[in-house]
Formats: sequence, C-alpha cells, structure tokens
Amino acid sequence: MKIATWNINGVKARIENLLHWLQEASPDIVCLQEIKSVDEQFPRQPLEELGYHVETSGQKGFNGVAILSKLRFDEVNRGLPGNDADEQARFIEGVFSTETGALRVASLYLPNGNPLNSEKFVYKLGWMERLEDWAKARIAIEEPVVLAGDYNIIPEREDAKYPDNWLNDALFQPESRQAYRRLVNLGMTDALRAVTAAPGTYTFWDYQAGAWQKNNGIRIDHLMLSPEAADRLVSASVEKHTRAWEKPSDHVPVVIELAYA
DNA sequence: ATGGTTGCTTTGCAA
Repeated sequence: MKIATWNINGVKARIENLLHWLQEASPDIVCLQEIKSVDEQFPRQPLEELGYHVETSGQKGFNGVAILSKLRFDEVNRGLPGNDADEQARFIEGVFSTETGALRVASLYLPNGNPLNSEKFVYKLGWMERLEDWAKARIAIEEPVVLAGDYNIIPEREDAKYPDNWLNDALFQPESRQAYRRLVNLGMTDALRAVTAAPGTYTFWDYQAGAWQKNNGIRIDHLMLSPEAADRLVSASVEKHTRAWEKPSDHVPVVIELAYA
C-alpha cells in the first residue's frame, strides 16, 4: 500500500499537477495540506473520477487539509483534540480496513510558528503538545498509525542545506525540535529517516531567491509511524521531480510503501 | 543583502 503526503499550496491552483501526479504514482492514500479552500469549492469531482474517495477539512483562504483514498473510509474525524477554541483546519484522520484490521491515517498541517516571540510560536508549541497526547493514546492501544503531513519542523542540521540560516526560524528552534523528538521517543518512526540516512534529502524549496535552482532545501514533510505501522515499512521516497514542473508547489510529495496485500 | 515568490481573503497577509 502506497501512502503519500503533499503540501500542495492551494488545491485549486494545483489541481492539474495533482491529477498528473496521481496518475503517474497511483498512491492508495494521499494526505494533502494547505488546500486553501473551503470544502464546498474543493475540486472533488476529477479526483473521484480517478477512483478516490475524498474527505476534506477546509477553511477560507488558508490552511486546510484533506485525505484522498482508494480505500473506503470507515471513519473520519476532523480537528486535533485538546482545544475546542482552535478553529484552524489543520488535522483530519481516516480509518481504513485492511486484511489484518484497522489502519489509521492522519493528515496534519502543523503551525509554521513564525515569527518567534509571537502568539504564533506559542500556538505551534501548544499544538505540538496536543499532537503528543494524541500520539500517546494511539500508541497505547497498539494500533497501526500513519501520522503524515507538513510538520514545519527541520529535525536535524542535516535536514537543511544551510542549517545556520534557520537558527532564528520557528522551524528549527530547540523547542520545536524537542517536541518532534518527543514523538520519536514515544515510539514513532520517521519513515524517510529510517529508510534513507542520506543527508541532502529535502521536501521543500522556497519559491524565492532561486532556492530550487541552488538546491537550498529543507526536510519538513514527514510520515511518522507507530510501531505497528513501522513493522510494515518497505520503502520511502521523495517525489523530487514534481518541483521542476510548471506551476509547482513549493513542497513535493513524500511516499511510503507499507506491506499490506 | 531585510531582498526574493506564490496563492488567496488581494493591492495585505501568510508562507
């Protein structure tokens, strides 16, 4: 089973690229972030014509997440628990049936958190505490879980071409990296890190200042696996070539293969 | 070097 995550930076602006990539890669489940669309305007019809079930959690103008799946959704939940006042659309999860039971897949868009010393950074760290609680509960019941999305976190120096450029950025703050590390210490596996130890594997290149041409990238899109999901990990890869397409997203898809029939 | 680019709520804001 192929499961992907992709921050597409606007689903309406990116629909042609999305359809092209789905036909090329044929993933079974795709977690999307930054759809920047309300649910009513999400272009679900061409995706359904490719055989995908579509579940969205959108909002006007920015944020927004979705899951596309060739498998039928047994269950869908929107929103990360732990703060009823949080109205930002950054989390959706689906539950699917496999031959060995349920598989849970979540699509998350973790807050960027910039600038530092602002409410946005406080919100980021609070959101990560809620995510940790969510992961703890899921790990405790020994359920296979894929927690995929744009984490807006550079885990290690080797995950940036120029790590020193990010020292004053929320994506590379010690607090952000420690919160990410706590997920690992709970037992979550960073799928791409587990498969490829090669430095220089990036998932995002800024639109500005020729970052793509200079390979000035960072690795911030991650698929974190619970132990039961990690046991089935076969491969992980980055769909880097999509960044060179016309009208690209600034992120590229990351794909894992799990051993399900 | 405080630039540079993109998408939406558009001539500002978030990334």
